[in-house]
Amino acid sequence: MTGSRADIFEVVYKIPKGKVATYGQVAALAGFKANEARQVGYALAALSEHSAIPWHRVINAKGTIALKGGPDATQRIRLEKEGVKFGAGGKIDLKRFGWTPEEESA
DNA sequence: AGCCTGACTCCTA
DNA sequence: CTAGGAGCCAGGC
Repeated sequence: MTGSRADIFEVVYKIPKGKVATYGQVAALAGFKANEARQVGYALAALSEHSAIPWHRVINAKGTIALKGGPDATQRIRLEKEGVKFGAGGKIDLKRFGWTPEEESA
């Protein structure tokens, strides 16, 4: 974790299916300090649609989808397909779907 | 080469 | 609940 975009992608790539992580969580794991989430958002925004990165598993600190794509947001659709449920207001229950790096920290 | 924009988060009022 | 400000990087024109 040198604190570069590449690290962000690796962390995101490690997020297991059916789970989600917040920008701040990913940023922290990637080795970021301040302005954490910003760079994560920019990095993901800059990656290609064909990327192997499960960027849709990355959401904001409020537990809601970051990208605004409307009711047909690709991010939300993909998450629902993976088993992630959205509550009222499109909020995800981080208590249930929040990714815990500890189980992957092996 | 420079300027503008954008998928965040936190704090305070 | 909403509104505003600070702090960072990369891509597109």
